[in-house]
Amino acid sequence: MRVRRIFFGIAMTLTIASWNVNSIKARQEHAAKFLEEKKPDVLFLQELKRESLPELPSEYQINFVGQKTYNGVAILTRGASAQLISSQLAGDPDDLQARYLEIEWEGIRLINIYLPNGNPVSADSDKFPYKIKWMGRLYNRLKELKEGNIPFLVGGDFNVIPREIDCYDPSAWVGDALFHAQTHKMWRMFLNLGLFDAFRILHPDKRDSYTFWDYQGGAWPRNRGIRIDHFLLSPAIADRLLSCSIDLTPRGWEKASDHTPILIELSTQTQ
DNA sequence: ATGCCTAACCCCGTTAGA
Repeated sequence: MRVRRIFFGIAMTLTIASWNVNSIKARQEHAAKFLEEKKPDVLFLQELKRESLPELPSEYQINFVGQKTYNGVAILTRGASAQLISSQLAGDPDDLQARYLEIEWEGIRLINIYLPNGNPVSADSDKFPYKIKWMGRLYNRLKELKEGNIPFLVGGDFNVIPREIDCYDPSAWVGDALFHAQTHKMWRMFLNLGLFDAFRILHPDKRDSYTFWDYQGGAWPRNRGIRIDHFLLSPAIADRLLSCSIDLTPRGWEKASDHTPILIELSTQTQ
């Protein structure tokens, strides 16, 4: 059992969760149920697929950027202290896809991303070049924050399978945009900046831990999944990491999203 | 093997997801 520092009888822990819900309209009840059961301090949502949000529990402040049919990300934070920094990733004013949200909350810069999938990887599609350019733009932004000594974390659906142990069958993913050599190079650049994959800090060699399972072919009951939803932490935040877990329960709910939530716990700054 | 799901939009088949 982990000993938590106690101050005035209150466990000084922040819980931050991230979940690609694959349409907030279809998953409104699931999102509300998750919030009620886990009571996170912060929830990142991706793939909302709407221009506006349905009703969600009122104790959360909501920052949201959306569009019709595709993409869409939101950050729900307890209280009313969140400050919007940006709802667009710098580096391409013509890119209007709703995939990026950056806020300041409780002394931490919180960045929620829905990173482009990138498939198909083929000469006649712009999707993979768009993904790699998007990752380069994200790198530039994270580098700025790092050099500014701003404590931050970036979480969400990265559409990156970092290593062989992060998928059920590596041979099936060779050449795919989620497992491509160029995608891996960009991922390594994030790490080389001095950022840490929260899950791998605490579970460096753990296998069979996934956040996404295809709807097809019985992938979920067979645990044929991939780990593509992540939290990357700047050093000061990594020092505060207490736990990182994948909540498998919502993937088993009726009419589930194909992703399930990932959660981290941080000790509070006063420790 | 782009397919044996799922969601959105609205064309009730096509596009996208991963």
